[in-house]
Amino acid sequence: MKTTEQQNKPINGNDLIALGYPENEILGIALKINKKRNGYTKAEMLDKYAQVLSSPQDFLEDKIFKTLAKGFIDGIHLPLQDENLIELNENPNDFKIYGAEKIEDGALEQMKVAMKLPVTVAGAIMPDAHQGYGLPIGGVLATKNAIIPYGVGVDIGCRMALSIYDLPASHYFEHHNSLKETLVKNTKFGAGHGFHGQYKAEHQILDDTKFETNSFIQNLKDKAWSQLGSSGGGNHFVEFGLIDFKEDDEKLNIKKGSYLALLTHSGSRGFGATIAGHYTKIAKEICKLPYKAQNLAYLDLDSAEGQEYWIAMNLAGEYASACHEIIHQKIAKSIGAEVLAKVENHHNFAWKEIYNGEEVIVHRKGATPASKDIMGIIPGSMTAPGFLVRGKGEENSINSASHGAGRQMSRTQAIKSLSQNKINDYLNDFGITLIGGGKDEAPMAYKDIHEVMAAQQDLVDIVATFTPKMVRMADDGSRED
DNA sequence: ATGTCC
Repeated sequence: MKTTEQQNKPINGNDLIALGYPENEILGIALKINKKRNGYTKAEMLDKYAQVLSSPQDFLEDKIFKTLAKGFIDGIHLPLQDENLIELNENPNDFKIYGAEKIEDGALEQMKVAMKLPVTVAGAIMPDAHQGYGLPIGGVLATKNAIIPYGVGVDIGCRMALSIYDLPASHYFEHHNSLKETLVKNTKFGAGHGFHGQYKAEHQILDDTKFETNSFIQNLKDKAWSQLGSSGGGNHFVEFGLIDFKEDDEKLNIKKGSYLALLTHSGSRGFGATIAGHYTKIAKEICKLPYKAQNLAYLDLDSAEGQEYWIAMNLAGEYASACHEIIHQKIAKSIGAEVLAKVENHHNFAWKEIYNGEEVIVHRKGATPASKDIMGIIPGSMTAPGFLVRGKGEENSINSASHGAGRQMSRTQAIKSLSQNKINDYLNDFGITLIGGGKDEAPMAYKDIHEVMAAQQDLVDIVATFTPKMVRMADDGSRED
């Protein structure tokens, strides 16, 4: 007797390949269909898939399988016959791997595919890397005059921002409750959420002429305005913590000691996500790559579409920065603190940089810029320290470092295997106050940040240590209002 | 990451 769980088990690409399905876009179409299974068990579905494969003509009128059947009949050989298909190089260029033993195979495989693109100049993978769409998260890729929307990522301009206050660590313990109120009052979390009416933020980004680039971008402005100053969901947070300088830092003009600080992690919200989706779609139409590389579709930077994406990406980056600025301004005002120093860095973006003496486009998808003396923030987890770092300018990493600890447990794995009580006890042991936050963001779901930092000693110097104390994230129920 | 498929 089958349990419901067994019947509902998902079908993955390997199941279909085992049936004899080809490794091209047919696989994608077939998997999409599986999402609306209409009560069929896994076994029944696999049987159907086998029938469609052997006689697609019988399924052209089938409600569920007609798109797949049609795909087989008039599409199956298309990608191979397409005269515009761009060939990958046979052997991938070498790329530097940091922290290899902790990086999942899938991420390395994705990096190898990226290294075969004809536009690729160099690549590197950071010790917190894991699989993503196209380029892995933690992947760094330098290209020649080409921009890959999925090499930047969905959350364009996602970044860290740190404000160090003129307040001693003791302030946190003395004002715990009012800090909590400040955090709740001045932040907004949850997918789709933003500010309305009198609560909408004002910022000069709204006057940016890049919003007038084309009607597609123009149409995104209203929602961008409403989400200005919000944080979103997933691993995004706004947190108070204590930052510890073991010695004076002259460049930041901070004296040795421990200070209250605010650390934020978020990106360009729906605005950037919509831009990423739109230009990935355009790139895929223009740049026909073999199946395995399709999410690495790129735009020539000199083409109209490439220019538009570049402008939109930069606008999304500035928008993400504005979101952080608003949060930091509101909170500094609310607690009446003076800001001694501010550090900010994006980790999902592309830049024009010089590599080996030539101008290249450096994509950092979940990687911290780490050029010589450039400051960045690498967060650990709620219960593990994050680090204020200064780049060493290591060319092998294409002047980059990790953007965090990286996951050791997938979201679904964390939700399944961790109990809320256990997470609460763990947070208590570390003296962490958490507002919101789902099980998938539990600290145990992340790798050991110390191991990650050890793997990138050649890439960054640690300037100060940040210990989170009070964390706000989207809560589990954030999808409802 | 994103109201998770226009």
